[in-house]
Amino acid sequence: MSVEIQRAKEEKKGLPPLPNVEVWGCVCTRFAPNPDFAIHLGNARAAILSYEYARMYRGRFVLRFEDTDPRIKTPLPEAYRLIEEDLRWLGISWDEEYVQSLRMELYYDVVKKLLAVGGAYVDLCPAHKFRELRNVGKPCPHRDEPPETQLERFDKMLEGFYSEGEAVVRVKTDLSYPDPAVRDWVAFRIIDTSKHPHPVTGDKYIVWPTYNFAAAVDDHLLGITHILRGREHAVNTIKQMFIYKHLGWRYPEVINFGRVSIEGFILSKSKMKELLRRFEDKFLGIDDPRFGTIAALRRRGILPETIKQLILELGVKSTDATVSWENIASLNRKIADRVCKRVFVVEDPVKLVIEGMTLPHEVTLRFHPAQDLGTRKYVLNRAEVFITRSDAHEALSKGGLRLMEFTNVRIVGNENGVLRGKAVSGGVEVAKEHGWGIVQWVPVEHAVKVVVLKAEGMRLRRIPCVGEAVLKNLAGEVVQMVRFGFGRVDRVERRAVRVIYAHP
RNA sequence: GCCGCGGUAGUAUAGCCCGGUCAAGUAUGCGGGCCUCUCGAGCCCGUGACGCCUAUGGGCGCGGGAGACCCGGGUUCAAAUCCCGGCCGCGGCACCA
Repeated sequence: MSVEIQRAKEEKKGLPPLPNVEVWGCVCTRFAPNPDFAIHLGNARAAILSYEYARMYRGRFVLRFEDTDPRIKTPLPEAYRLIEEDLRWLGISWDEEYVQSLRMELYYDVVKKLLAVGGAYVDLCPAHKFRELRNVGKPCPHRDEPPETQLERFDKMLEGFYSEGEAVVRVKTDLSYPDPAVRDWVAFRIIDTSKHPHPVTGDKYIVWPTYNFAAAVDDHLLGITHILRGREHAVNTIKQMFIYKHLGWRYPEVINFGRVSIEGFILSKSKMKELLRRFEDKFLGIDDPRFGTIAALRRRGILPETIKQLILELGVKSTDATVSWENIASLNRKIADRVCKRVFVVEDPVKLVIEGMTLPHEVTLRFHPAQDLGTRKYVLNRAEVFITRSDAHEALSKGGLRLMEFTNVRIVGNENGVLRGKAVSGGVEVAKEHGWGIVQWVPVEHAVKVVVLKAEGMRLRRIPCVGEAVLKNLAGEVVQMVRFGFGRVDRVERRAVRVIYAHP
């Protein structure tokens, strides 16, 4: 279904055109995550927008892992695959893939060029001393030493002559620039990888480019024409432009968009890491339903089309956006309602024994009333079903009810919490005439324990339920639990099924 | 503290760059109806930003006046849109990405 609808929506919304496409000839965009954690909705915004623009202009789209900090934002070995998986799930494919920690020699080449043309220098001042000078707009004594000295010192850095903190490479900028952060920023620093090994390259390198250097160089080397990234990168653009100026490169077009957050969700990577570290047993992992990671949204039954649609609606605005869960839920519901199987799950179950039914009785239920999603069949040797307590109460006062897609039942008794009923012939019309409720039900013989996990703010509530046996065959599927809500079958065990609740 | 961005309905946002088409769009929410076996789903209709009147259910905004997109001022025939000031909120200011 969604392809046509999606396309129609996109066309209607229409991403605004990219600036200066003519001067670049073709469009090339990139998504450049740090593989230190799974990606969240904010990252997905950059990924989806970049990918969509590349597609829109029939250009290239590049995936680049920015893993040049083995010490503070240490890459997570499994994150590389995790991110690829998330992107694929979102329907994103990429033409090229790069890992920065595998491109170190390239960065060394460029910085040597930069040192040779006097666009950078090796700074041997302690950090605090440099900061003092910088804050008053003064150059450090190493700034004006000749290129030969700089190159020599850089080689010494590579050889391990200096230890952490003793030497950095700085890019020459404008020392009078109003924002001190821009003044002669650090391009390379020494990281002792014998103490902080890099998951990809181990202790092979000790001189590491900073984000600003590696990203700036790669954007040029890979022919990136349009950069779409978060507003928090605004100063980085200014910093990076100095390299381009020194080397005579043309800086790509930049579009900064605002932050996205989801009301009531945790989106900060550091916060998620912290929570996982401190309360490991209280969380279900990187994709815990209280987190705003793509993996978490997937795990709780949000469909990729929903996320894509949401991001395209948000567009490229520079203002921050807080999307409400209600909004995501309604978007998701519209799509899921059409494509997901419907099953019966009963909360707070009450037994109902039906008399006057020929046994064994075979009942076939469709997974969807309008789409052909198949059926499931149950053979009843005992006419006993579970229904929800609140439905039982209502049936008691109205005298009967209809078991959806099965039979009408007149209530004849209520003993020790077990309802007794009599099967009444006829279809839905009969039930409607009586004003009886049409309810979901689960045959007692074919019931499995279902635990529904519902994220409520910071709490994760366990709702014990019973469900149809067929749930055991639906592992990983997003389902509609009729008159209960949408969710995804998270785990199937011999005696119980776990469902993560998405939304009503 | 220093740079930068923003403040539109209950909520989330569109529009602002290029002033009139905005008595302000969309989604959600809310109200009602329909319903193909979900009345906690779906579909349809209505309801929203200001003012006035009201028998409080709702009604009226045709011409003129007033009012209407944080507040106050200004420019203009005309401002949600441009300018100035204020208040509030957010982001950046790492040998992080």
